[in-house]
Amino acid sequence: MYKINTEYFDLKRIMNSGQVFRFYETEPGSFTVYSGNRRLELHQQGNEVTFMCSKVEYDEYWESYFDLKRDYGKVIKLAAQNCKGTGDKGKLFLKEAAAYSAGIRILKQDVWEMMISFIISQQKQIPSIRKCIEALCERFGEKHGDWYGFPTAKAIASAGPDGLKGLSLGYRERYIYETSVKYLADGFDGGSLISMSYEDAKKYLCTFSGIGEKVADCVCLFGGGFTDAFPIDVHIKDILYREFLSDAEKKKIEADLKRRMGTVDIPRKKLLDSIPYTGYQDIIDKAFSPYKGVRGIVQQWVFAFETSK
DNA sequence: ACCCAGGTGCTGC
DNA sequence: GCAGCACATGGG
Repeated sequence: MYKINTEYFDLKRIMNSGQVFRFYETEPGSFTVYSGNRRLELHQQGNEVTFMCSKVEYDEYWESYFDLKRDYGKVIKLAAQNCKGTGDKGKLFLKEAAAYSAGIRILKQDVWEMMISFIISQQKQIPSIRKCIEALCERFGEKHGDWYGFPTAKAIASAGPDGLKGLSLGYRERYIYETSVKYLADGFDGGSLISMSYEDAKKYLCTFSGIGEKVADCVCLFGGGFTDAFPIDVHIKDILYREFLSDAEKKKIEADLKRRMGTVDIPRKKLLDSIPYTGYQDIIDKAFSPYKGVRGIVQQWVFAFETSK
């Protein structure tokens, strides 16, 4: 085992932040995390964290996995500075989110695992995502005694297009199969994503079946180490609309929509979908400009805070 | 019965 | 570009 003492590190918050799915609390303060064909047990008491692995394995994998070389205190100070004073609604929200989420780290997970995990994540709730991923691991993953590794592209592809039936994957079955086949055909190595620019990485990921802008950004942020990526999902849309648009802007959008639809009450989803993806990107560019380079960290803060309520 | 979930692909303007 | 819809499955 290997012990470290560190600030701004909270395993429970990380587990519940929505960026990782195979991460479990086995008893209070004890956790097990799976990544690819690895498994790690950890214990935390305050700032003291014990990694149940050799120092070598810590150095070559887990230190980077947990982003332990980054100074998160710096980002937190930046937020404190930026949100000081002001009665600004968005900044107030950000301040609360930062306070709640201090201790979250952006994990550097296996890129292939992120591709498949976030293809599965679409139109699903997190508990259901976890179940699907575990079922996938049990069927196609390498067996290590009483647990399974994450399946390779080859294992999934060679089972054929019907090999994924019975795992509650729904329409994502086809995406997962096709993505596995293309991953092999391209001879792509997930690890090489890190050597690409963020723009190129995102563009390339979007050529896979079932991967659009949002999933590509999740893969970039949680697997590629691109900390400026900012995945926009339904929760983020809600936050951006609610906290980062002025009352005047909201009134205008709602009035326009009512004129077009003619109805009195407009479902929240319809309202949020009336703003194009680029519209949300504009809001982000403005509201999060002080965090250039680490916007993804802030994205996780607000996402985790929002979904904890 | 209905609505929603860490969206994407396809169609038609 | 952008709006509208279909796409499975499980849970409130």
